[in-house]
This record gives sequence, structure tokens and C-alpha cells, in this order.
Amino acid sequence: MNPQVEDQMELISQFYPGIYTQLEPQQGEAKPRRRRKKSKGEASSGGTRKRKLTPEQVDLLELNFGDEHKLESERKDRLASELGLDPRQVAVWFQNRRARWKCKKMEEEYSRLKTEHESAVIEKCRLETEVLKLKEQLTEAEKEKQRLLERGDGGSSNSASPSFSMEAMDPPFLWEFGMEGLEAIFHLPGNNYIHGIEWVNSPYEMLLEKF
DNA sequence: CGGGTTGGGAGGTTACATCA
DNA sequence: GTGATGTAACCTCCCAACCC
Repeated sequence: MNPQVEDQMELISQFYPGIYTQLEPQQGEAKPRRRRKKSKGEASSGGTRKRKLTPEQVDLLELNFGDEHKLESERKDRLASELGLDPRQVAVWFQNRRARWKCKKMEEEYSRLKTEHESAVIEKCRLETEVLKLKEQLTEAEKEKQRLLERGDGGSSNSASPSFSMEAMDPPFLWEFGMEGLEAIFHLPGNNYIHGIEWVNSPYEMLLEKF
């Protein structure tokens, strides 16, 4: 045993007699479960008393916990003798450590899910705004088309221009077809120029920019 | 196969130590 | 002195392995 630890234990034993009796289990003796004392007075006068593990003991325990969270019998006994602790103490430490680890994992998971949720909400808002913008653009395009038809040749139904309809453009229409669907819907001639309207910043291209 | 025993894990609680 | 917090020790329940 580490001499420094031994010194500390001896010192503490002087002030709290009986505190380390658990370190010397009587071989072959049945070990009944210790009932905790309820009164503080009893605890300080020789009953079971909590003691803090030394930083060295905690370090080694942590090191072992890092290797493997579960504790087989053999490893427990080996660790206990290395640390000068009762195997029961080592087992208890591992139990508590696993509980703390799980708790921490839960907190991390919660925090990760919260961030994910927040990002999803932001993305949803962005997409909703995008949909509104696109609908506005389509309305404008529809109006422009009407103006051109009224001013021009009277509106041939065999026109080469894409046939838009506001009913068809209502969501969820846009999102049901994927990118190929969008491309088909917004298919444009090579010069991006239809009936005097420049489509350089077409809704489709705006969408592509976003993705 | 069924029942008893044992060891160990999870989850929860209690009691003590420490600190602001 | 006191409330909050961390943690060692404990309790209870459950499950798997083993033995008879």
C-alpha cells in the first residue's frame, strides 16, 4: 500500500476509530449487510462512516473504468488490493461511476437532440419563407404571362411556353417531386428567356443555389 | 425440469463531507 | 449556521448462472 495513503488512513483512524475496520475483512466470516446508522451521533462514534477516496485511488479507478465499465471478480479483487480498499468499496465505486456516466450520457444526448431540434426549426422557417418567395414570383410570372397573352396574338394554346397554373403550384406540390420533379416543372429553353421574361433568377435556380 | 442460492447490475435513496 | 452539491454506502429488485 502507498505509504502516504497509509499515513492518511492512520491519521483518520485516530480521529474516527472503527472507520477502517472494513478494510480487514475477517476471512471465512459471513458479512451481514451493514445497516446504516440514522443518527449522526452514532455514526461518529464508531459506526460506518463515509470516507473520501484519495486522488490517487480515484485516478486508478478512473483509469480502470476507462478500460472497461464492468468489473469482473478478478479485476475487482486485484484493484482492491492495489488500492488498499475492500473489494466491496471498489464494486460500489464502479456502480456509482456507471450511474454518473449514464447520467452524463443522457445529458449529452439531450443537449444534442435539443440542438438538432433547434436547427430543424430554423430550417423549417427558412423553407417556409422560401416557399412564400417562390409563390410571389410565380404570381408575378402568371400576371406577366396574362399581360403578354392579352397584348399579343390572342393566346395560342399550342404555345411553347411552359404551362403554369397557380392551383398546381400550391404546396405540397413543390416538395413532392424531388429535384428531378422541380427541374421538369421549371424546365426552360437554353437561353433562359421566355416571351420577353428573363429567367436568369428563376425559382428553380434559386432553389438550386440553396441546395 | 423446477426450485433454491449466489453474484452482479440498475435504479433509487440515505448520510456525510465540503463549499459558497 | 445553512442550503446546495458531490459522492460513498446502502437497499431493493431483477436476471443469469450454477447446483441439487
